[in-house]
Amino acid sequence: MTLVNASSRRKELIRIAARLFVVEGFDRTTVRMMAQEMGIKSGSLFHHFRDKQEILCAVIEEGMHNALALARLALDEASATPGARLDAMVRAHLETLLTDRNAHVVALYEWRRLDNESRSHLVHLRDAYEALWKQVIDEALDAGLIRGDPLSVRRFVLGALNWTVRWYDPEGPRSPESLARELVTMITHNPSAS
Amino acid sequence: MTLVNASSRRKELIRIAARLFVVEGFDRTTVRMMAQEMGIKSGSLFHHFRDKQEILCAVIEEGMHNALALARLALDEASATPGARLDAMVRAHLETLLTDRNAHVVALYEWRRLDNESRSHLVHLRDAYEALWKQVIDEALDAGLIRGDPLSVRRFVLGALNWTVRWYDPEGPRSPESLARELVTMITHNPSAS
DNA sequence: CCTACCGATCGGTAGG
DNA sequence: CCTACCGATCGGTAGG
Repeated sequence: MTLVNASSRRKELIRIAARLFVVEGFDRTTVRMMAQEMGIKSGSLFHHFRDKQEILCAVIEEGMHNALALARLALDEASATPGARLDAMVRAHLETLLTDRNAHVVALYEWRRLDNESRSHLVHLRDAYEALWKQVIDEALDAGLIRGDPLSVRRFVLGALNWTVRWYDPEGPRSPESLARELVTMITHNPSAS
Repeated sequence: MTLVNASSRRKELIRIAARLFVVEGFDRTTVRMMAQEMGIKSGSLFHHFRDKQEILCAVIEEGMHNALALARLALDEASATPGARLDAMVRAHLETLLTDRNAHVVALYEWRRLDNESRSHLVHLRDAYEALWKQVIDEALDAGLIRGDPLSVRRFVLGALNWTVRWYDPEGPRSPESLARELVTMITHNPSAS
C-alpha cells in the first residue's frame, strides 16, 4: 500500500508539474511552487525525485507513452486501406495532443532543457512514434493519396499537427475529429481511393 | 556619430542576445552573459536597455520587421496569379526563417515570456503579417488550388512552415526554394492552374 | 561605461 | 515528510 501511495503521489506530482511547466515554463517553475501544490515542503519533493530534471523527464515520458499507446490502438482498429490508416493516425495524434495537452506542450517547448541522459532515454520513444508515422505516410504516398518526398511530407504534416497546440481551443466549434478531417482533405489528392 | 554608434551597439546586442536566447533560453540567459559577449560589464547593459524584457522584445521585433518587409517585397515582385503568389509567400517565409533564424526561434519559443506591454506592441506586427497570408491563401482557395477552410488551411500551412526551424539544416541538400516547392506540391490540387 | 553592491530567490542537502 | 539552512546566482541600482 505504501508503494501504491508513493506511486500515486508521483503521478499527482507529474500532473501538477506539467501544468506549472506550461504556465510558467520549466526554468521559472520552482520546486517550492510544485511542493506547495502538493501540500508538502520543498525539501520533501526530493524524496520522490532526484532533482528537477527528473521531473521534467517524467512529464514528457508520460505524454509520449500515452501518445504511442493511442496511436498503436488506432492503427490496430483502423481498416487496412491507406486512407483509413492516415485518417486514424491524424485523429489519434490530435486526440493525444488534447487529452495530454500539458505534457505535450512541455515536450514541444522544453525539450532543449533536458540533460543528455534524459534526452537519450526519451529519444527512443520518439523514434518509435515517428516510425508509425513513417509507415502510414509511405503507404499513403504509394497509394497516390499524397504527393511529395516521404521525409518532407512527414515533417510538414507533423508540424501542422503539433502547431495546433498553439491555437486550438477545445471549447471552440471544432472537434479533434473534424480538424483531422480538414488536414487530410488539404493534403490528399485522390479522396476516392481512401 | 554618438547616436550612430549607440544604435550600432544596440543592434549588436540584439544579435548577441538572439543567439544566446536560442542556445540557453531566455530565462537562463543572464545579463552577465550578454555583457561579456559585448565586452562590457553587466551593469552597463542597462544604459542600452531598461531591463531584460526590453531586450527580448527588441529581438522579436527585429525578426518580425524583416519578415514583413521580405514578404511584401516578394508579393510585389510575384506575378499576379494565385499560384505564383502562394509560391512567393512560402518562399519568403522560409527565407526569413533562415536568414533571421535566431530571432524567429526566439519569437516562437519565448513569446510567452513577454510581458503584456511588449506583447501588445508585437501583436500588431504579427497581425499585419498574417493578413498577407490570409490574402494569399484565400486567393489560392478561390482559384481551386487548395481545398479546405481558409482559417484552418492558413494555420496548418504556417504550422508546417514554422516547424521547419526544428529540423531544417541549412548545410543539408535542400535549399529553401526547393523546400517551398515541396510544401506547395503537397497542398495544391490543380498545379496546372498555377 | 565601471565599481561595488543590494535584496531576493534559487535548487538542493543534512539530520532528524 | 519536516526544519533549517547552504552556497550560488540572479536582475537591477547608486554613484561616479
